[in-house]
Amino acid sequence: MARLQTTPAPGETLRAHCPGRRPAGAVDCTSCRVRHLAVCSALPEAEVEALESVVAPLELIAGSTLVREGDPRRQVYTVTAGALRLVRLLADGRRQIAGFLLPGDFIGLSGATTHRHDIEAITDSTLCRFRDEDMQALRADFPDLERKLLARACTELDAARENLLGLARLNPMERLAAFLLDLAERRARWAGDAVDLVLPMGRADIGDHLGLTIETVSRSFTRLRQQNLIAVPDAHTVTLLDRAGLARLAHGG
Amino acid sequence: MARLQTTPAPGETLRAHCPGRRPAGAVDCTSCRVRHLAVCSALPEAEVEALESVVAPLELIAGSTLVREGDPRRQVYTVTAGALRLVRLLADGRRQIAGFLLPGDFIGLSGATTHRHDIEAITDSTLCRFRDEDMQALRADFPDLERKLLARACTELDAARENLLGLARLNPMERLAAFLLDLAERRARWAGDAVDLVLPMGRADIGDHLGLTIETVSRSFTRLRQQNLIAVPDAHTVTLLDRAGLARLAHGG
DNA sequence: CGTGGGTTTGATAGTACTCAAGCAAAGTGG
DNA sequence: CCACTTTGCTTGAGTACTATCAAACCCACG
Repeated sequence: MARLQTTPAPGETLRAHCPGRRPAGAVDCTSCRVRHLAVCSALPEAEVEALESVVAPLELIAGSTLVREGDPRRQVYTVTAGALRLVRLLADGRRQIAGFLLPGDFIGLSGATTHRHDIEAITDSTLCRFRDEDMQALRADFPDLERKLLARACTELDAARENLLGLARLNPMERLAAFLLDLAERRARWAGDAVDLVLPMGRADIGDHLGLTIETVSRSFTRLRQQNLIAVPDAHTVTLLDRAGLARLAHGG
Repeated sequence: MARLQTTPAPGETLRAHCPGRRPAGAVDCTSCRVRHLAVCSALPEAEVEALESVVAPLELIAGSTLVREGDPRRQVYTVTAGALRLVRLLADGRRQIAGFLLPGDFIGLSGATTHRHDIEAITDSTLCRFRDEDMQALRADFPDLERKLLARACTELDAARENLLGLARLNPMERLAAFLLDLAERRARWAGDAVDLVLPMGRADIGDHLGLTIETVSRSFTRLRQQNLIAVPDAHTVTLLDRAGLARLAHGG
């Protein structure tokens, strides 16, 4: 239940993740972090300033738990660096990862007053924290923000339903192809397109996200590799060799 | 592609579905329909009146298609009677039903400008239609509405993620148990609790929703019946004999 | 050099899918 | 009104695929 938490070289970490966004002369990177949220939502300047006034930075070390299922939902967060997982457990221990949180993602978009998932840091991560009261006030002052949040929620909803299709009707290789393309697309939105895709999570996390065992995940990687759709220089790096081919798999063509 | 559409005895149909909500003396049931939306969102009277001024009723016969995947999203709807399905198809014909729309549900909550699913009427259904422009205007006038929509979107998101867990980690019998409990709960919210649960959809729809074949769905019904968790007086009616037992299954206990 | 976590590979078994047949209820036409 | 067809559900037998169990492997670390 302990909230493991550390504050390692905040400026350093973030500069790497906010290329070109760090305001000149800023001492720490708080402003940069808020801008992440702002840019992601395309908010006007006035709201960005209002948001900056209520933000609090937060650093998580790998493996630490941000919230547990059932915890009251008192804060909203945005991820600025690192990677987290949304975890649900069944009574008998079966695990499912509803999604991964990457830079630019929100935490706390939920109608419920309690969290429905454990949220755990996969790697060292940095977040922006907004107290719920502050958010309420801001949302009242800036109707635009409300609209952006709604749009974001709808995007998440579409993504979740897309995942439903995959879990219901794709075989393991197809699921993995869809997952890799999804990761690549989300990454490209923030860090630009790149040949190599970094997987912050291990095979167990991928398996629990795709509804497969680690063995099946591993075999699916192997088969994608054998078909020259991907290369796997190391277990946490994937090169997408044939995106069209992967997309064909992912869409059942 | 034709929009099958009919207008059968609107008052009759709706009266049955809006018990106690039909304003005395109303000629048709438009107002009743809007109140469905209003009640569902718990909006104040002023907004209900504003909504009523822009609503248009719509009747769909069983099997007709309301929207197709890719259609531009120009209207918002609420379901007041009947049942519809959200359908996605893979290139090779594999089908998935992302969800069922029952009275009180919204259609058109999406960030995208086009629909991501086919929406088809399972049974004869009645909807309220709001033009997107009218909704935009209303949302500007009534910030409350925006908030309600956000809350609704979040609820949908939670539900979709709940389904993810089921598809990823539950076996067929457990999935069916979870599905039946979900249907019962949604029904109870509008029509009150009842012993018998009516399934508007056929086995094929249930299978495509749960990621199973019709044969497996049928066998799962049989097994639930054999364990005295349910009774099945006819194929479209289920009696929940042991909700605790069903819940235990659905949550992996 | 040994240890341990995470990944890959191999052999086996169980579950859900596929194919096929049987059944009941509802619709159709003589 | 009764054969005939159609449609949707259920049941049965065999197969394929993924989970399970087990072992080897690899690299980082002490």
